[in-house]
Amino acid sequence: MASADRIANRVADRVRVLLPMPVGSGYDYRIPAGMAVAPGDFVRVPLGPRQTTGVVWGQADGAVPDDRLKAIAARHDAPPLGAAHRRFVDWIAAYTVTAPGSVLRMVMPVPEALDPPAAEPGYRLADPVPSASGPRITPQRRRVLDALAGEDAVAAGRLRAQAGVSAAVLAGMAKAGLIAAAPVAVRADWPAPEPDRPGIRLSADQRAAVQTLGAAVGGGYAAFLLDGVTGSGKTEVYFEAIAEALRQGRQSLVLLPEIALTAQWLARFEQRFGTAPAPWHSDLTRAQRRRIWRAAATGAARVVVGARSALMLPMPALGLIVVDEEHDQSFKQEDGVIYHARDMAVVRATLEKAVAVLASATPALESVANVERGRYGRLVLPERHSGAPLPAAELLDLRQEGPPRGRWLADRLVQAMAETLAAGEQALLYLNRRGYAPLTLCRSCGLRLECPHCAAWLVEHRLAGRLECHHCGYTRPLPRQCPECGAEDSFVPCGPGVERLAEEVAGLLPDARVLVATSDTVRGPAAAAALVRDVRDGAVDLLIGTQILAKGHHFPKLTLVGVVDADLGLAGGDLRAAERTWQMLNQVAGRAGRAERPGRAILQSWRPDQPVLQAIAAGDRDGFIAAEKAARERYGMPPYGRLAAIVVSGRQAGAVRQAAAALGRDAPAQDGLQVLGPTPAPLALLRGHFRHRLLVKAARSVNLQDYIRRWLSRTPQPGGIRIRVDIDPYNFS
DNA sequence: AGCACGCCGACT
DNA sequence: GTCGGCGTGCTC
Repeated sequence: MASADRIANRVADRVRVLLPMPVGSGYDYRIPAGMAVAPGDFVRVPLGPRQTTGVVWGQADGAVPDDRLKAIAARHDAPPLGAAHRRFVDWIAAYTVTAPGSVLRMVMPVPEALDPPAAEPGYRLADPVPSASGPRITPQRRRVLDALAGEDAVAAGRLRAQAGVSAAVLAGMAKAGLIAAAPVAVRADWPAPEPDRPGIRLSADQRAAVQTLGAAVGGGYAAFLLDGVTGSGKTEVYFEAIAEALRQGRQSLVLLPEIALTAQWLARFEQRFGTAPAPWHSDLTRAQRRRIWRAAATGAARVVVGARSALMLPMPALGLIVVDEEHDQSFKQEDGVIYHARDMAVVRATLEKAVAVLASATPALESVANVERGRYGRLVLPERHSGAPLPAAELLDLRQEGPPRGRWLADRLVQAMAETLAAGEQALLYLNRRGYAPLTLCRSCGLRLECPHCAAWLVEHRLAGRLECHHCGYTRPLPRQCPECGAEDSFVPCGPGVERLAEEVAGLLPDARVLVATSDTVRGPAAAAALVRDVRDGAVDLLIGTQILAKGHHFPKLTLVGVVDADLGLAGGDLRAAERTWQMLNQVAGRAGRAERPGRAILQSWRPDQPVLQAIAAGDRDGFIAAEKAARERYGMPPYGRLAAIVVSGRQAGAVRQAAAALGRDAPAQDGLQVLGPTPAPLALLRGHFRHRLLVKAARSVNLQDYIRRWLSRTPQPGGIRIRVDIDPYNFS
């Protein structure tokens, strides 16, 4: 009996701790006497010569002998990671074929947040109060004493602002014994959005959707596709779901594709709920990150809005996850742990017994398929709530009415632009190409200027006065002399970029006030907000821009959208090319005419007969989806089949090719699954690393991850070679 | 991920 | 002769 107890204790006094790094599934640690730990606790543990923070994950593994076991150093004063979130971490790791520790690292990106914020310096009234004959009470000193009256202690910064005095006054008063230094605990709360402020009037369709969602919130797991054209009022609908979650005391998480461009979204949220939600995005300072992570993890932040990484935030009372613009590519994380935030959001909702809402005007085919399989409910908002019709899309055949060589805007488009501007309205030219020209070549020998580290052309950026690689960031000045043939000033730009369009427009419409909007010219939320303001105030007549203009903004006076090259997205062997083009064109066209003015969209194309463009011109959304689904089904492509990419990379071209070939030969045979390749990856050289790719294509019934784990574990990995698994790849370029 | 150990170029 | 480059390897 006694010995059995001892054995039980021996097992019980060690635990498994998951560490935020790619080392297997964690290590065992000894629980020191007097310390109580439970699964989910954040603990400080020794690791080699240093210490790190991990999370108690559960039962010890037991494989490591006692004498090698180290003891947990300390427990952090942070809310433990809940069981659902721990399962979420393990689920993503298994699904993406990565180490759970790599996933955990995304969950705890700010280690400082695991300790309560330090107290900040402050003051309280002195005790005892000096006698009336004591220090002189100047007006400044009086204001300080008034500000402190009835308070325990006030932070120095707030006290200075409140009393309108300098730090010197406070120091003098402390010295005179009028007040005393007293640290103030940093407040851990977050202003609570109010669900029951008067909302705006909803349409009948919106009310129906709100009712379905409201009934689902709090009733366990459910997922919905909220499907409505641009301007149909999806945001108002999910705002009401958030209101319901708030009433039930549960947290909500909203994922947006580009948090940098969401000033308008935040304004609408504040208007509805009286206060801003907690934001989570890459532009936060470290201190903000720390505060917001903790507010999410303690449950203090009731609503969090963020980019895809916000999905990893611990939220103990999560009741609702919204993925807005769910079709957006930016939800697919391409580096580190490769995951799709939209898909993982639904997984998280399942584990948390929460409601997931995926909203889009142009849903991903994956989501459409999930509706058809009965996995998601479908909520439809068929009309533009504002009553404005979607703009008519006109196809402009560049073969018939294209501009002369060296120009990119056809007469009909230019004419439409001139008319629009003359009417005091605004126009947008969309071209998803930054810089002046995508290709620069030597007139005398034909040399194309390429990146030395990537298999890609250098893009001329004339404003910045240099050439840039858009894949690795390499830059160089435009050479005067051709490095190949020695010719002087022989380089010519080929093809258009947004800068070149601006030049063309300046010649055609010299009076137009033009703004070029790309990630080069619009950096960060402040610049984005300024851009939105300038356009709304009418300080700009013509916007020329890339992707960043396609996201949801209301520009009431914008009535013309010109798509300079509607074929761009259709090039290449990307399985989602047509879908992406459809989504992008719909979104860009949806910018026009959102207020009382009707809009017009002109799509320039060399192949206007393509089904995607025909469907857009005809406004035949269902026709497009049906055609695209049929094609994917026929070839067993996602969402009707599974796909994974295995990317083999390294510095030496030969070694990479050999390793990829060996991997291909080693692929175990399995029914319903085929391994394609290896082939040089689309960008065969990226940042100085050569890349070869294998594609695994399987039926939906096959457990793709199991297969890949088996395969990779039986193939020895040579040195200098990196193998990455991309489940459900999106990037084929 | 860190941080060690470990073999080849320019300097106190 | 050392200082230091970052390539492989280990951390309960």
